[in-house]
Amino acid sequence: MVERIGEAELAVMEVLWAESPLTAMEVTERLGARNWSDRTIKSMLGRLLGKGVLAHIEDGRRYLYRPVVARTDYVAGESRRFVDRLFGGRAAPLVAHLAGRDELSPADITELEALLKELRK
Amino acid sequence: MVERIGEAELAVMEVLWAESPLTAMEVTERLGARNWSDRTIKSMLGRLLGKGVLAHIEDGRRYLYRPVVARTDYVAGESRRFVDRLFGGRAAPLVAHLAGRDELSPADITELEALLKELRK
DNA sequence: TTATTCTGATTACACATGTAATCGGAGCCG
DNA sequence: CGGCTCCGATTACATGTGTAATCAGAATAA
Repeated sequence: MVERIGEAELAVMEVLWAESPLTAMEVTERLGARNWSDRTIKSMLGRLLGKGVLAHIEDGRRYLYRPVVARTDYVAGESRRFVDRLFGGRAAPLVAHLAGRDELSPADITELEALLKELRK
Repeated sequence: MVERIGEAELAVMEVLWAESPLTAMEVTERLGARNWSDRTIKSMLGRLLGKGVLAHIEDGRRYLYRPVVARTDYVAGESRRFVDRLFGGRAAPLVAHLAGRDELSPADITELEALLKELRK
């Protein structure tokens, strides 16, 4: 079970999932839109290290950070948790719900049909 | 936008979504499996009132609590948030993900196919 | 009427998280 | 050599949440 990751922490992980390894400063740059202090980013990198979802390697007198947990695995865990929490653990009701709320475009529907056909093989 | 609801708070809401209005004691009884103190339940009822997701009416010297927010609406909000957070706001990748992780049983697949066929009409 | 009980309101406290500031050591600047 | 700077480590502080305990007023029981 992958540790929980907060919203802000997730933003940091997304940066590193997109590109790694990076230094703390590089992560800060890539999060420029957030306008977070570099101290803030450093704190989060530290916590994420503590949670074991990041690792760092020395590079001279600074560190390079990289994800230890794959995004896919994290997403899988969160999806499971989410479906358990609100849909009794079953994915079908979730899709039914999204469908019922017009959250699926015709293109989505076509895509899902193709996907399901593939799965049924 | 419906207020956020914590895990424990959600358990209380589920009770009231299933049956309402109820007194604090009745909610506590229905959550017996959790072994929470009645004080704890009371605290959560108070917070949920503060968040505006519950309402109460007087019944003699106690209150009867009932949901103000429909479960469907809450679930819709959380689903949207979830899909935005991890799947770029699109439902199809979520289903693809669940499918790819063997989270869908053959029965689920059949059910979804029927559902999609219905939607396409 | 006084003590007990029930209920809601207020307060408490720990942990996670967002958001930083401060401390301390390693190099760099002059 | 003596500050100044750059970085990670440590510490800080507010808010939200889980999980209660305490307080105060109303009803009830003795």
